[in-house]
Amino acid sequence: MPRNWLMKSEPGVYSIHDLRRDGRTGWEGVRNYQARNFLRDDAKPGDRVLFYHSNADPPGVAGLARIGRAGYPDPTARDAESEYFDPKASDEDPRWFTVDVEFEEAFPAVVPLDTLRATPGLEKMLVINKSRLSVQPVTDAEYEIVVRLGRAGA
DNA sequence: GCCAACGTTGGC
DNA sequence: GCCAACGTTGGC
Repeated sequence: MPRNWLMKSEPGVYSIHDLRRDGRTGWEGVRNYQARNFLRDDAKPGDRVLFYHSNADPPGVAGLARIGRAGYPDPTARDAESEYFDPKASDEDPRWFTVDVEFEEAFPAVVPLDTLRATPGLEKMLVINKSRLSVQPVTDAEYEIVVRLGRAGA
């Protein structure tokens, strides 16, 4: 049974439209342990992803993606040229993990965070309460509600 | 640009 | 292991 995730990106850095162009991307640069654990241990190919635009106007869910490759060591952690370089990462202990994400669809309009907050059934979404977690699980019911809102252009 | 929330680091 | 200082996230 595929899981559902909400994954955040700043659209100025990497947006749903960049993912549509690229088709697939490595979700690099996650440097939070809780989010790292989800990527390393739980995200599997075929899992469904709500692509969330953070630090945006408005912030909200911009489209859909899926996990294309399960967790593997994040190469940027070992790359001294990368802004995500971590001197504590090593071959023996990669410390940080990434997944590959594939484009699914872009909504006609972003479903704003305000709308998520105001929609019955989404009260417990982590994005509303634990807003700083950049990779977070989403229930099937929540996922379906958000997809309906997104396809309706809400 | 501000700042609240919160995660991480490091001294003890 | 505690906790103060510090850094980052992300909404506004």
